[in-house]
Amino acid sequence: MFPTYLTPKKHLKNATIFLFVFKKIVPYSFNQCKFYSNQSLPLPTDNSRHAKAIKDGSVQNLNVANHLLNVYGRSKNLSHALKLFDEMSHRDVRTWTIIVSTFARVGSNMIVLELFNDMQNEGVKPNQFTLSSVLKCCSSLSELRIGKGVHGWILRNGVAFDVVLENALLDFYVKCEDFGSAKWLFELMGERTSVTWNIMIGAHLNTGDVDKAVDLFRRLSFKDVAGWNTIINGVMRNGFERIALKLLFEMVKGGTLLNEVTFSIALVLVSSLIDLELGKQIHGRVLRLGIHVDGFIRNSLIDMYCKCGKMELASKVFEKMDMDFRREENSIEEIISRSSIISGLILNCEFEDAFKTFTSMIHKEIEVDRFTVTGILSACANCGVLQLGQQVHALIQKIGHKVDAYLGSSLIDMYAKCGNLGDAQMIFKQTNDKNVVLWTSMISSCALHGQGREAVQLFEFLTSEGIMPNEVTFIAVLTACSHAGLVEEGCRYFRLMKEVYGIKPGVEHFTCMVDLYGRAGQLSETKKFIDENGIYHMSAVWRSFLSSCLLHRNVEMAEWVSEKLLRLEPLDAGPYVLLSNICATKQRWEEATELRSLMQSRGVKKHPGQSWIQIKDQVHTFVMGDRSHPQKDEIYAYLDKLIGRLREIGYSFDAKLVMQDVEEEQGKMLLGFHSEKFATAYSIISTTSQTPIRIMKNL
DNA sequence: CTAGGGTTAG
Repeated sequence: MFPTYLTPKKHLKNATIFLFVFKKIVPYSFNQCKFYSNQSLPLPTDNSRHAKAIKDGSVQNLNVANHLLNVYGRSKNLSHALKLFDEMSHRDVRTWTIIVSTFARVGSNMIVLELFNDMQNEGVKPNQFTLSSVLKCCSSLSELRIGKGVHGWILRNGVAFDVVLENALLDFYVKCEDFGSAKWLFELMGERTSVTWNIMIGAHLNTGDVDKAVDLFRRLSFKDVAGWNTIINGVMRNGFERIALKLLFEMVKGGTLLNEVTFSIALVLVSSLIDLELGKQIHGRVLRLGIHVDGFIRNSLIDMYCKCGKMELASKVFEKMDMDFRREENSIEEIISRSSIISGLILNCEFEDAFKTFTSMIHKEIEVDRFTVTGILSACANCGVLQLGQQVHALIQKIGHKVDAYLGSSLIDMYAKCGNLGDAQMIFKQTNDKNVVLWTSMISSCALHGQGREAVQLFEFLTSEGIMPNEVTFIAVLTACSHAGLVEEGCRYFRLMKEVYGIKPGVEHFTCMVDLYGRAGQLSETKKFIDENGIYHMSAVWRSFLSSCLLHRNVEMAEWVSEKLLRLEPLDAGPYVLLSNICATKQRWEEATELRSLMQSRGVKKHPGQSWIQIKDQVHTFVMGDRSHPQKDEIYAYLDKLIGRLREIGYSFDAKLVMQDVEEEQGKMLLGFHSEKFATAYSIISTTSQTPIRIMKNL
């Protein structure tokens, strides 16, 4: 259906009209977005110890400097640590170990590898600590080659192997999924600690072998906190939340002391179970233990409240943190927490607040990282605010964020949903590491714009690149087929999904198929499909069927489908209104009235259709039969003229089967006053003829 | 060894 293109009129020459559907209306007024400028951080003049050491010259002493470096490193004060490190005239192994572990701690893996190189160039021989840190970086980056190089280097240089280093190496092989080397190393190890076993359990959990992991864990004679944490976290990540919860209770009962990692995992568990009461209990425990000062814990708390839909509680935790961290504005903890708050707002559909928080971050010159930006772009996509989305895109380029698969996908989605398929395609071409999600975003975008052939072609490219399509990819390609009338292709992909990729079709896939047949007008085929697949209980399927019946003006079928839907979804307004309209046109007044009173007694409410447009920095929202706009007279006058012209060239209104509340509309001219038409008319009279018109709507 | 925030979906 989209984009809808209206025949060009004299007035509309060169302008295109788009209609897009969005999740939520956002009457958002745009502030002028001031961009973040890369200002350098203030010098550490406030750190008295450092200042004193510079003053009395003791900073030249290696021990003093190393100590200071360690303090900066542990407080994650990267800029100061790096500055001190650069200024040091002498550096020893400890210096390098501190700086390497500082960057390893915050996950700046590339910097760690660079430092490792520099260290060797300066002729300093790495010790076990440095090597362990470097190996950890290799596993985070999945850099099997570099890690193997480090392993070779260790062997060549005769660095003594101890359990700690061996464990680090084992973990590296496990994380890089080189299970052959991992097994070989494990068997060679002379000493195995609980850490060794925990790594092996983690390996099973990461490959999805939950049974094996739990079995191995049960047989451990000594279960330490990390072991418990590993198993609980891993079982949860594999989707067995309830078992994870059981294990957590078992851990508490068994008397193992919980650490901050346990609490963090427990809070994530609560978020995925959406168990607010348990979350509050854990919060209480956290406060009693005094570990609420931990950045990880706080953020897990914020995130837990967001996921449970309690934004006020999340903000409370955040504000408390804001007070404590006021002295370190750009601390990693603060950035992460802000990002969590923003994604929480987006999750709870509070887009306007999300935008406000985001702009306030920019005004305060607080660093916005990739996570925040990704969330904001997704919000822009969801409510169709192209201008803000474009500014965010510019911001990304200004800060110099690498466009990874996450960012790329959200940019593509944003541009496509805001009507710029071309820009979406450009982002797709420019993104280097394309994963399934990125491909799927592009396919969905084509589908949204009715470009069925392109979507199919993209799908073929994707499989030829050796990427495994997932269930969402199939939803995208099936939608594309149904919107473009590619019935045969759609059926082929549906079979391909089941037979070649072994994906069990879900409600969405069935709905796509019903839509595919239905839109193409093959209504009896649709019925057959529903029968064959035994999907009578899926209301989404019937809803799609119903709209196809209306599209092809099949009143009998529409009536039959409506009754089915009515039974499945007694709270859905659509079938009531439709059925009563059908009854009314057939003069079956009693039935029509009955349906209306049934609807009222069940408290079924119809969502009002709304459309909105953005002109300059104003959002104009319209509802059906709207008379509240300050320029209503001009809008009505122009609309009359436009509709008159449309009639002249043969356009007729079909009022029979449109879902409308007749009572509400009594006395109004029915179809001339859809909210989209107001938006269109207003757009035409208030912009030049070259300006594209983008209309957002909620239904 | 174990913990936190991000993308696609009629």
